[in-house]
Amino acid sequence: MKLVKWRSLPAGALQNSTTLAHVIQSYAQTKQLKKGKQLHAQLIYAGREPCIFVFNHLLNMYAKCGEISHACNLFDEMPQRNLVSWTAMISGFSQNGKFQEALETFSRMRTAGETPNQFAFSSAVQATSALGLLAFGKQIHSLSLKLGFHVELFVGSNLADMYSKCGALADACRVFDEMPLKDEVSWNAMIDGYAKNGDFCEALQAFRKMRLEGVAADQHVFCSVLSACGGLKESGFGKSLHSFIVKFGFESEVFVGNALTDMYSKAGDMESASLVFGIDSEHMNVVSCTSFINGYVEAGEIEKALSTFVESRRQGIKPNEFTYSTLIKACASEAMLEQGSQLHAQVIQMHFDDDPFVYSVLVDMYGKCGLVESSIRVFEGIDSPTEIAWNSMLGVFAQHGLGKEAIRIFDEMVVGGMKPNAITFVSLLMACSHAGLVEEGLDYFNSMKKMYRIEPQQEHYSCVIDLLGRAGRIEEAEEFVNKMPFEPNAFGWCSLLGACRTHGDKERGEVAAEKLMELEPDNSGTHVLLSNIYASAGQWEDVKSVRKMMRDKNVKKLPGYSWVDVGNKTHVFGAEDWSHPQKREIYEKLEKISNEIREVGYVPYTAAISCNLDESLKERLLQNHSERIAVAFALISIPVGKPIIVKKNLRICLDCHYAMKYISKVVEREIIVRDNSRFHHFRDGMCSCGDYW
DNA sequence: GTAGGGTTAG
Repeated sequence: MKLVKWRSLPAGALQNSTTLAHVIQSYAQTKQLKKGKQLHAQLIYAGREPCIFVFNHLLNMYAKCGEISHACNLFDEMPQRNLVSWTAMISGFSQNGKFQEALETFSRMRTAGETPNQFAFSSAVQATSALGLLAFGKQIHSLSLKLGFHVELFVGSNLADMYSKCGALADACRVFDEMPLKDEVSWNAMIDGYAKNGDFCEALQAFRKMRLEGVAADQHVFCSVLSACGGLKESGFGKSLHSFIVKFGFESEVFVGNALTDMYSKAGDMESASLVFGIDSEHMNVVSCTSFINGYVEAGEIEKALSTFVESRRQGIKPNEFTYSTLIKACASEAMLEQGSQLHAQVIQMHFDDDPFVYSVLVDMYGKCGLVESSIRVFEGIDSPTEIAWNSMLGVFAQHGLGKEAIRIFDEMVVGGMKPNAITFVSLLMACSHAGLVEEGLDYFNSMKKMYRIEPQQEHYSCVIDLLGRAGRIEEAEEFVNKMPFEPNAFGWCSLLGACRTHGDKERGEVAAEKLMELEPDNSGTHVLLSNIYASAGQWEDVKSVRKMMRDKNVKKLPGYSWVDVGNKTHVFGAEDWSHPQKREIYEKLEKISNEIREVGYVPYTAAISCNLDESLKERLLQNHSERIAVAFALISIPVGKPIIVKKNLRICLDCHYAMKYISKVVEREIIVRDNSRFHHFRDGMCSCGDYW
């Protein structure tokens, strides 16, 4: 298209529609809104009514320049409209993100008696796809089918894209197969569709077919294929693709570079990821940087993720919502309160706190760090929380055994018109289970299908087993297992086994243990639980045989350890672990507390040790459990007024739980212990779990 | 002689 400058317009050009149209079109293409407006004003000033052809160009110019409301006004004022005017409006709305309006215009056009052509169809399909309106998309599809436009290159590609974005891959395939002519865009609709729906192998397969049919890949295709490679978490094919990309000169394309970084990060190949741009590269941007950080997070290398973040900020890369949600998620998983709250402060400063992903993960992070109050505060500050945020809040209550609060938040959620999903019910049932709200839990389980049309899954059934088991209703739990439509998973059997251990049901415990050992032969927890059951029944011979089984299978008991954060540093303690530089002070504190709690009535619960040992030795072993050492260290290191939070990789032992209650009383501080199944808040001699866990 | 397509990260 020749670019015509306004100044060079020949005299009388305003009268000449063809020249005029060229000028307007060039303004549209180069997005020169100001000049377009000037020209429009000149036209009005000249007092000549433009013909429909020129009007259409003006519509298009305004739409392309983002002034969709101007286009709208003009469209309403036009003395007459034709198919092109309608189509320009539909695509204009679509391009400006106003998909609802685009579809309304499509309908109005039909009411006005215009028959859509391929242009109208492709814009309309785009809008349904953006809104995820599969049903409406199907209607448009059948209409295009009647008129024979469904096989047209653009319409077909858009339809395939619409179906795959809506997850209807079979329909996408059908449309795609009927197309007589396909280009790289059509192919990419399929490749990307497979990749986005998690069918990574099929995506790579489609890419191979495309190449076999002689269609050349462009940068979009490379991005989609790389995302499929990333999904496979394997960089072999991605690497060969990489050299292909370099050969065709696509490597310098920012999108492709980002996709490469992402692919390598997901495959855990952080070295190659860093080499795509080079960590010091000026081409490294916020997207590739976030992918990179996420790679470290996925690999569990949180320190490296954080230092990469700090380095990227130093280089002037401005983090966005994605960056923060990735980092905060990492802090949540590691319960790193200090770093997590620092990131929260930054999020507020940068006004990312209204992003749904960011606020949901903040709710989760504070919960996982033990600070329910902060979690609630974040949640209550959200304008209209998404389903994910509601689920996060519910999950926090569940982890902390706050059953009543969980039920309250669930009620609020439903009353507010939010639709609970399968995850909502997992949290709700867990909350009921941890709070001993058995009848409520059973009612909710039964309501899932009846009231909310959610088919209970494996995990929901497991929650019910847990619910009944914890409450000591082991017979009912067993009945429930027998009536289930499938065999319980490991979590289900483990719940039953745990319940049998707590309530001393040896026979059922053995059955559960047997099932568990089939499912997870290497799980040391199963063996330990079974051995504990025998120990509490005094069957030391059976304890020995379990131990022997573990030796034979080379199953190692997972060593228990506890950790405490002081400032930015994490201090880890094992049982009987005196390797800490401050061991003297810790030991003295521990002795002092032990004496104090005995004075106020603590008697060691030696039955918590399932070895046949001398009583005084058992007492000594209990006192030196990792959680006690960690608490002693926290008491001498964390200033009064700051919460004491101890994290533990196994479940807190019965005696430690008992002792913590006394400790919280004598030191007059709240102690929070996160074990591997929930939080315990010890305050003034009581635990938030009400001894029910 | 106007109007139409797909990309990277939670």
